[in-house]
Amino acid sequence: MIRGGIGASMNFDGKDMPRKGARVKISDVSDALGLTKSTVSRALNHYPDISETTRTRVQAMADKMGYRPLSHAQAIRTGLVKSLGLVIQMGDHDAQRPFLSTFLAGLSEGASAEGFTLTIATSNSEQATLDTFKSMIRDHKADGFILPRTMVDDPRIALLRAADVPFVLFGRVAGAADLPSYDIKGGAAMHEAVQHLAALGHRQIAFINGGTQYSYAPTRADGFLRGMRDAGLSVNPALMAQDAVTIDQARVAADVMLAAPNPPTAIICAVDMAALGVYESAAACGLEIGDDLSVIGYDGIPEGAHVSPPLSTFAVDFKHAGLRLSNLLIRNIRGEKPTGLQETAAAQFLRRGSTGPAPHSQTNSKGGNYESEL
Amino acid sequence: MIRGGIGASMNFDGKDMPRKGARVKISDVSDALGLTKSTVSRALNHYPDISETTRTRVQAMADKMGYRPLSHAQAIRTGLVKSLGLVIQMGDHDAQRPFLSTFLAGLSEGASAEGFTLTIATSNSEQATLDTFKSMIRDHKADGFILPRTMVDDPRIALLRAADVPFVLFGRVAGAADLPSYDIKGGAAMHEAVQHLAALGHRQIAFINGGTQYSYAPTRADGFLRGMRDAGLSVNPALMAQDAVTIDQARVAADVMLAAPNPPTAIICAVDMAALGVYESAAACGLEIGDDLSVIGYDGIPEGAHVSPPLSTFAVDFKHAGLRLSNLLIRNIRGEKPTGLQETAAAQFLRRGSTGPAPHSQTNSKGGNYESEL
DNA sequence: ATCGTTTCCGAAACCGGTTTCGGCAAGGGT
DNA sequence: ACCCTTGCCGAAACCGGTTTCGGAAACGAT
Repeated sequence: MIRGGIGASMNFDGKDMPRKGARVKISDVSDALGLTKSTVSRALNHYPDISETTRTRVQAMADKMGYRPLSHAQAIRTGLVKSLGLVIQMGDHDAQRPFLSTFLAGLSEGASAEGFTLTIATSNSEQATLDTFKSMIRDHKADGFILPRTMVDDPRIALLRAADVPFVLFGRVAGAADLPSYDIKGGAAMHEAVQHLAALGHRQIAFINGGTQYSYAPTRADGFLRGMRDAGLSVNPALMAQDAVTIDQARVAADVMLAAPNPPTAIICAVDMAALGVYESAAACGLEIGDDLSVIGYDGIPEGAHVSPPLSTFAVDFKHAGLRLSNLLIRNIRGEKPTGLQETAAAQFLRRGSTGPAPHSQTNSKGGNYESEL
Repeated sequence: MIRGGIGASMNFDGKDMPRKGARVKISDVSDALGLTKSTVSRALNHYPDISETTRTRVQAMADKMGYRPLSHAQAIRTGLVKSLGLVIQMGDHDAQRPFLSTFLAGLSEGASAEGFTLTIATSNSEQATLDTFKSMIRDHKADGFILPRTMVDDPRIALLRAADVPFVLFGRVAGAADLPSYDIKGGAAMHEAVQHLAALGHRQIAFINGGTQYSYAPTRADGFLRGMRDAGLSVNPALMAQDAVTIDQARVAADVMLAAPNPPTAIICAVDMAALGVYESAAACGLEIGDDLSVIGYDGIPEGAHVSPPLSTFAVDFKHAGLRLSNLLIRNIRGEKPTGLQETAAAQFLRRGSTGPAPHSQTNSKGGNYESEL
């Protein structure tokens, strides 16, 4: 049987504008080469039973003709749709709003680098989130999932584990050492925050934690406590609060602390939003931030740089987080063992105007070297 | 040939947890019914040559067995991947950062209501955006695209038009009356802003526009000018600025205006971020916002409610926008004519503390009825 | 020269659906 | 009673790839 070598092979030029109907399929490539499509397929997928000569010949022709396999066509056989899933749970306190775009940028970049795309969905409640996961798994809309904002005893983990579908955690969670994860060392950051304040002479240091349902809360609280211990400071239970993730929630907590008999000279917040709430409380009390009261936040939201005085905080690189998370997930999808798919990164301390020497006390103003262990 | 009616048909229960390998395919359904898969397929897809009795019988069995067609399996034949594409261009001035999550929520909701998913990608430059579109089109990653932040003479439109792929604009653009679109009536909002300020006695009203490359800029400028004309006020060219989309850019523009011989008593900004820049400029000049200087923004960013005084602005419902956009796009994908796929919605004026009576002038304090025509 | 091994590719089945085509049986008209 | 629709479903091709299987040719060893 003689196959015509001519045919749909006139105008090759890779950087042409995409035109509908002009799609070149694998049989076009095989016909142009006088091979069968099975050979072309195996050549392109680096099967060992294809000689190096024909492999390069096939590759060259495929490139020349601008052939690109249809991912959903291969998916039907391979079972891989080449897509990463992300379910964003909205509602609760604006969630990751300020970072979402850069986070997505990182995820998208990491995904497309490996030929994957990003499939996202949103939900309004925890139940809706789980339902969304179920339907996405059932319909195989993604080969794996990224789980942002991990919680202690996260129901998503149980669901995905039972379904036996790959996923990666953004944030470590206790008792899940065998899962791929990426995390920012928030505990070390809180530790560093205490060191910084202690070096400035502060002794009454308060801590306003974030949502206790999130896995980061115990980690950051632990970092704070370790920092206090290492600095030789005693922890006043009245100067510790929880579940403050909005401005209002933190303002209320700070109001109580600042009205206490032994008010703090510095407040560390687990999230920047809470720090902004402390600003409001301080203003109401007539306290000057950075002078009468030092404040440290965490997250690095843009607003922090615009308030007065600018907020000292720990910047988290969400772009990089997304990049690493998608990479870890893809490697997990490809079969790598979860061990070795766990990474951490440090938050970067940004010393700005909201931290200063403790009032009414001589500081050992040594500038200080603030290192973060762990 | 006798097909066993037993087999993979033991545990049907729809709300079970998804288990790998337990997928029920169309042949399972047809076997259970003693039909062929072609009949089942046509029954499920409402082909006219299937009797109503068997159609309901098939539907019932499919539901009972929890059958869900694999979208990428049907895609290979139908050419539809049941996915909406969104390319987010980052970089320039944080872009739609504050609204991204709610916008995505709307898109996702509208998409999933019709069985579609959302495939997103990000890019850093206009060229990268176009390249991303090309590759997504080439690989058919989506059946259509949503174009946020349309620009005057938008290169994405030419690209998508040439590729003959469905898309919908967020924001109208001149000379594209035959394209599906959704838009917020920003011109009417600016008009209403002028009316509001005029009613408060202001006569020197400035206008700080956003990025002139965006299609909203001429629209809003036009609304402002019409408002001034309708209010019988003359426009001072020195009190009009452009391309202010960040706090810093707007601060610079406001600095110039407030130092001019005939300074404005009110400033209307095309975007909230610019309004926040005006706040900074006013503070530097010692002007009290809402008293010495009135300010109106547009967008309804959350920060606007927290500044002092709270910013009067026009709130845009981005959730609803996403909802409508995905609906319009899906209908366009399904073949509806672009005419009839064009919607607009009004921005809602939020009168807050940043607007007050004009200083040094008797106001006709009639509270005013602020309607928006067009 | 003979007989296994490799090396390398073609043929065909397969993945999970959709769509075209053709034919059988029931219904309708004369 | 006969023919012609019409309704309804089965058979098979098809979509664009991947993967298994088998065999021909080249190679190597005896």
